[in-house]
This record gives sequence, C-alpha cells and structure tokens, in this order.
Amino acid sequence: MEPVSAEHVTAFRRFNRYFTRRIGALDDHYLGQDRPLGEARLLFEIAESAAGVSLRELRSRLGLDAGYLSRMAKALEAQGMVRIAVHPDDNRLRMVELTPAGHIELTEQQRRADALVAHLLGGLTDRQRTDLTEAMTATRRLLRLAAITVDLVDGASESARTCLDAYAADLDERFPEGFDKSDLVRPEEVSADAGAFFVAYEEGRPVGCGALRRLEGGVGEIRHVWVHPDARRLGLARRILDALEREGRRRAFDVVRLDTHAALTEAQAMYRACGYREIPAYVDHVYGDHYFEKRLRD
Amino acid sequence: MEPVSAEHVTAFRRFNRYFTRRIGALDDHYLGQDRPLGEARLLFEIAESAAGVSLRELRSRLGLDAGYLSRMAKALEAQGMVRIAVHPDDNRLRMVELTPAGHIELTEQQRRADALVAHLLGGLTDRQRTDLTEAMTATRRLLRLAAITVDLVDGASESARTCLDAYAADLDERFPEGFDKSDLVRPEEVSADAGAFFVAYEEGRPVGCGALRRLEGGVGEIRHVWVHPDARRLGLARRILDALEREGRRRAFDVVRLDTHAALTEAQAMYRACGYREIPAYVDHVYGDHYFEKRLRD
DNA sequence: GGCACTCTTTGACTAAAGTCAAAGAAATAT
DNA sequence: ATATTTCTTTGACTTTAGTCAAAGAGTGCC
Repeated sequence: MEPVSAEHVTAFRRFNRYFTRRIGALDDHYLGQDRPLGEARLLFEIAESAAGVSLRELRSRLGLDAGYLSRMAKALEAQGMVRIAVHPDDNRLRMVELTPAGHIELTEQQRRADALVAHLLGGLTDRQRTDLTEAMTATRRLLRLAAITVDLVDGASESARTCLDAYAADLDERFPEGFDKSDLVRPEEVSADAGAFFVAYEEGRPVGCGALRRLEGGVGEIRHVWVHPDARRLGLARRILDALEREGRRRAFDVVRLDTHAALTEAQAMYRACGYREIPAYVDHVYGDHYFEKRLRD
Repeated sequence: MEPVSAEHVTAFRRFNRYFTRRIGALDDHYLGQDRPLGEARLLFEIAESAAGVSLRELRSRLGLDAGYLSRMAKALEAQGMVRIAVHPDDNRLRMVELTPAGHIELTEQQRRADALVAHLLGGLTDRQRTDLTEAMTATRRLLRLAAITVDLVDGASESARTCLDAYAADLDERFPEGFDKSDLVRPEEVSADAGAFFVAYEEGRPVGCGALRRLEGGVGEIRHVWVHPDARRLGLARRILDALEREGRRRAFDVVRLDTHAALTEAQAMYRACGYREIPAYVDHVYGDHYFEKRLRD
C-alpha cells in the first residue's frame, strides 16, 4: 500500500470540516422538528423500513440501549406517529410502523429539506449545478470505495456463503444456459493450504468476494470474483483482485490463472487492464469461455 | 434565476446523507477525547484564535448561553487547558487562551484525526486519492459559491466601507503608480436614484462588492467590482456582475460601461467572457486603461 | 416439562447540554 | 454624576441522552 501524502490528508480534513460545519447542518434530515434528535432519528429510521420494523432491528441499526429505545418508541406512539404491534410469528418481538400522521410529518420534513437545498443551489447557474452534482458523485464513489475493507475469511463462513449464493443467482440470470451451483468452490478448497477466500465489507455488509485456489506447483487459480450490484462501478473488483494477487505472492505462486464466461465482457476488459493476458484453456471449466493468466513475479 | 431541478436536489441530499452519516463522524475533530462535546468544541474554537479570544466573541461564534459558556470556560481552566485573563483595555471582557498543556492536547488530537484519515485513504491507490482530492476541491468550491449571497446595501454601510477600504488597499499594492482613495465612489453616488451598491457575504462576512452608478440617460457605470483574496477563483465576480446587470435592467438602463486598469488582466478576460466589448474611453478615468460596455437589452 | 435464551419493559440512576433570571462590575452615553 | 448598557458570574432549574440491572413474557430445544 502506497503511503498517504500529507497533502491528501489535509485536503480531506479541510473538506470535511467545511462540509460538516457549514453544509451538513443545513440539510439535516432531522431538521426543523420540535422533537429531540434521538426521537427524530428513530422516526426517520422507522420510516426508512416501509413495511414495519422490529424494535430489535432498530436497536441494532441505531446502536441504542434496549430500555432507551423502548421508551422513545412509546413516546412516539403516544404522539400518534407510530403504531406498535406484536409480531405475528414471534410474540416476543414488537413491530413498529408509521401511522398516516407520521407519514405526513415526514413528508413535510422532506419537503422543507428539499426547499432548503433548492434555495442553496439557487445561487448557482445550471451549469454549475451539474458540475457540483458530478463532483459530489465522484467524491461519494471514491469515499465508498475507500471505506470498503477486503478481508480474508473462512470459506465456510456466513459472509462467504452469502456472497457465493448471490454470485450464483447473479450468474444464473446472466448466462443464457443458467448456472449450476455445483461449479462453486467447496469451503475446503479455499481453506488453509489449499486456498483463500476474501470478502469485501461495506459498513459490515458483504458486498463482494473472490477466491484463490492452489493448482499444481506454483500456480494459483482465481475464482468467483463478484461485486454486489449496489457496489458496482466503484472499482471494487480491482481491489479484490489486488488482495487475491497479494495473497498469491504471499504463497509464493509464480502465476495466477482464471477463466471467465463470454457473457461477462466487462470482467474480461478489467482482467486485461489489470495485466492479465489471454491463454489457451488450462483446464476444461463448464462456464469457461476465456482463460487468462498473470505472472506475479518477474 | 433558473429553477433548480429535482435531480440536483436529490443528488445533493444523497451526498449529504452519506457524508454526514458515514464520513463526517469519522474525522470529527472533537474525536477521541474523554471530554464532553461542548467542552471539546469550545477548546477547539479557542485554539483557532491564536492570540486569545474574548468570551463574548466565543459566545457569538458558538451561539452559546453566557452562563453555560462561563462555566465551561472555568472547567477548562481548572483542567489547565486554558488561561483566562481580564482584557487590558476593557475590564468587563475576559480573554481566553490555550496553555501549553492545551496546545499539547490539541496537537495530539490532530495527529489522531490525521491518522484516521490516512487509514481511510489507505484503501485507495495514489491515483484515486488525487481524484478524490480534486473532486472534493470542486465540490467545496461550488458549495462555497452557492452559500454566498449578494445583497443590495447602503453605500455608507459598514460592509460597504470595509469592502472599499480592502479594495483600495488591494489596488494600491497592484498598481505600479499606487491607488488614491479619492477615486472611490461617494456613498451618495450609489444611493437611491443615483446608483446601487452590492456586497457579497460569506457566512456573514463581506467578501466582495460592486457598485452601479447612473451616468447620463440610459447609461449605467459599473465600478469597484472586487473579491476578497479568500474568495477568489470561486466564480464570485461573475455573480456580482450578474447582480449589477440585473439591477441595471431594473433601472431600465440600455447599456452599462466600465473601465479597468492594465494590471488587472484577469478582470479584462472576465468582462469579455461575460459579453462586454472594448470601446473607446467614454470618460477620462485616472486608472482607466481599458473601457468596456455591454448592452442590457436587445 | 424444564432450561437456556431472546426480547422487551420498567425503575433508578447519571452526565451532558442548555435555559432563565438576578446581580455585580465596568464602560458609555447623556 | 447619573442612567443605561455591556459583559460576566452565579444559582436554580429543565430536558435530553444514555446506562444498568432486574424482571416478565415468550421461544426453541432436549
């Protein structure tokens, strides 16, 4: 990992300070309510989950104390903003959802926040607004990418299975011939000496994966590089690939190989851009239309 | 003013939400202290004002209750973080400044915040970090510009005088022959029917100005368009020019004229870019090397 | 049916954040 | 010199935000 220059750190902090102080406060979505912040936050979180949400879920999402949450929810109920009901299948759980009055309040709040933002943007020309939107999009994309971690995990772990399931479902949809799960690596193929499995997490949620498997001798095989639809176009696949190659070097592999399906054109372009070159089939994979390899040492 | 499209508002709010929730909290400069937030904020604000600052000033900057502030300041003094002394010229005022211990604490805090940011940026390649810095710079530039208001003020007001003084000092430095204040418009030349004076404010602070004066008939004259060094390269001069032209149209001027000094090359470029064309001298201004005009109606 | 566990509620706290008004000391205006 | 205003301090509050532990109700598992 390259060292981070002081200049970038300073620029980041300058932006951060400006934004949180001057702008963030402006469009606080808890804005303009005559309601304590904790309650406003809770109400907003309830509104986010359209079909009702359990106290348990809210507790973990907002990181609140059970007693504190219980009381706040009751306060919102007393104000007519939410309805609290017992979960149909589990009588221990309490489900919360907005009442029509709660919806009205939140819509009004949203309207006010929109108006504030529109007023701020009113000071710019349309061209400048477009530039601003673009700059913000780029900023957000890079910050998201930076905040994602790529970790080595057990191939049998829940995160790994979640990713592989999503990967399989994804391919099943994209391949004309469908995708059969039996093609997936088994946990023991990516454990200990046999290989490795990486999962990318964004805010604790698995949003991508990649597997490395030992073939004969100094050859590794990369498989199942996948990125969740919500996390695409950030440059995450490259980071996963990076992690896999680093792991390959650590294991003293001379070369890594991989195969990819004809339907995955973006993937092929990425592999080429990352220094992979197409080679003849080194094995007969069911879904392998193109085979690539990259030397890890020179 | 062009209407603000919903798309821009949405993009803005999406960014805002992401940033304040996920990133802003991360590099909170009040971070990692075993000190209540209010105190941390106060300490930081005291540190910002190098040579000591009055409680009065802090009160208005932070918007705190006098009693609350008094107590917090005393608490910081008891902890050895600040020194409180009576103002030498006004015994009602209390001046606060950091002690060496206070400096040490703040430096340490800064170091920790830097480390956190460096860790976050560590997830990006150097190229991506550069892109991020650029995107943030662009975002900040446009947000600053958006947040600046350009207001019609009395030419004799304090804001107007502040700007004209700074303008005069600025030109005195830039013109080889210096600048004599007698060239400035008098308040009565930009009041009521005679003309108008605009001041640009950023967070309440005057950061730019521009004057409009009636010449004969349907001709207006633009003078003293100036932007504070801190607010340059934002596109503010254009906004001031816009406001002056709008005012000119409101006053049914057919045309506005202006003159500029040879030393102000950027200004000339801007006027041309804004639709002004160079004309022969319409009057003999002491510092006028180039004369421009723009028709306000067609 | 009993046991461990989960989820929520309740009571009893604490610390932080902030408000309000009265009063004292000093400066400024008349 | 007197009145008014400014700035700070102090006392007496309130609200918000949060913690901790005990207890009650319900589930899942053997």
